[in-house]
Amino acid sequence: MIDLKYLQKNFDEASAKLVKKGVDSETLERLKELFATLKEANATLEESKAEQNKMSKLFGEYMREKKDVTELKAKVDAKKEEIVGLQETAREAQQALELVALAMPNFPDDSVPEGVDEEDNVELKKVLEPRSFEFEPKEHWALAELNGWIEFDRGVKLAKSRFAVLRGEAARMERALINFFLDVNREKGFEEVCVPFINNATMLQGTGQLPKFEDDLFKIDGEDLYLIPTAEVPLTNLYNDEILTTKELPILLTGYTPCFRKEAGSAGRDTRGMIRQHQFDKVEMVAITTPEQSEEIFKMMVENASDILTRLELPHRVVELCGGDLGFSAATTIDLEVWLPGQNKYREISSISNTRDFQARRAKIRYKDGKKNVLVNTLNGSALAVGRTLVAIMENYQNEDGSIEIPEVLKKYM
RNA sequence: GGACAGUUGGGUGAGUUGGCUGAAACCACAUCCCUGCUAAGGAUGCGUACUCGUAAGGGUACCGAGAGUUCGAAUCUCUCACUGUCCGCCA
Repeated sequence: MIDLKYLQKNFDEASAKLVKKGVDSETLERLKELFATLKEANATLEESKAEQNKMSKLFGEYMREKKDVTELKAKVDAKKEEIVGLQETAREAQQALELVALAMPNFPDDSVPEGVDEEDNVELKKVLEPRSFEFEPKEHWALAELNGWIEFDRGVKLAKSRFAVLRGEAARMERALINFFLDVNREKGFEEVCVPFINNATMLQGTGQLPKFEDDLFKIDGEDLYLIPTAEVPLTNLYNDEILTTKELPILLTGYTPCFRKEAGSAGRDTRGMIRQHQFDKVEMVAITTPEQSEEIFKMMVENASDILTRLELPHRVVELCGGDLGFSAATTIDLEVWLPGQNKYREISSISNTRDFQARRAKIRYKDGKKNVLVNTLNGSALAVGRTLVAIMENYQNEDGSIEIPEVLKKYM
């Protein structure tokens, strides 16, 4: 959630930022008004309650002194009636505000480039030269078929479209990648964590998936529970509604989880192959930091993800997202895109974001700085998406006959 | 899933004939004092959120969540959640 007080005090500045992210200024104007309305409603309500409380205290005294209370009771009854009305007004104002406020995306950092979609993203650098092939490199689904690695049809049979089955070497490589990623992350100082793959609505709201993106989530029927769309949700919310100490920060976490996404709105995109599935494996990094630490940790996380790709000898590039392509919770995001020779293009394999205090405000994660409680900064990033890494290995390590070499660093894991 | 018990501040834990308890006490923590040795003693402070105020200091809400009874509820009633124990089931 954005800082509404900031919005109120520096409206022009704040709205300029959100316009960069594609929010129209009318909605912002409305948000500002709703916030002001709520404040006023609460002020009058609290005043009345203060009076009521005072009278009730007096009531106790009267009783003890055995004085007559009929007159006082009449007064306090009248006040009570007034309060019921004020309460209703305040509650409505609260609900109206939340409806808009929780759907408002994070402010982008000032450094974020202007732009409307991925076309406007800025390439920061390329790492490793793509290998040149003496033959026409195949796409991963063709290789999958040749090697018997992936069964798309049986995945569909077991569940529905966009589910797949990995067999034999592919299944082993999937597991090897998970272990490799976790080991590297651990080397870099991230604590390995194993978390529930199902989280409740409060947690999903904490990291920003709810209420706005409910359609993207698999919900458990009849329960207040959802399959997680990313380990970012359980890892970040580990500290939901907690007050940490300065000493504990930064907290660096890594965890493997499957991720479940409905991929609503991406009908027709990447329907072929394993790029966009309803279920995929991912190893995630999450950092909980002070505002001062977050910049440096962010860089470290980007470098770590890039380093993993380099160790796998996978060519990739580092891209800074423009305002329009930025996710809901992110203040700034850097994507890592891996080279896919079969598709002849770079495809996203990791996305690393600093949400600043946006998630912290929703999830109520704070730390004690002296006497004050300060919102933490939360960061998250993939290191890496496992299925897409498998795809990248298939395409980059393919031979002319369709066989696939095992990357050097993975050999000890297989 | 069934039966019973419980759910209080960072922790332990008082408080159940409704008002004087936003909450004793102890621990932890912070600052200061004392002390000269890796320890002890003393003083003070110390829940969260919102809100008014330059500040000092006020106000409102919160004792698992929600609803109710009442002038007034941590204390009474109801619903739900969670924890514990016993039973059932199970990797």
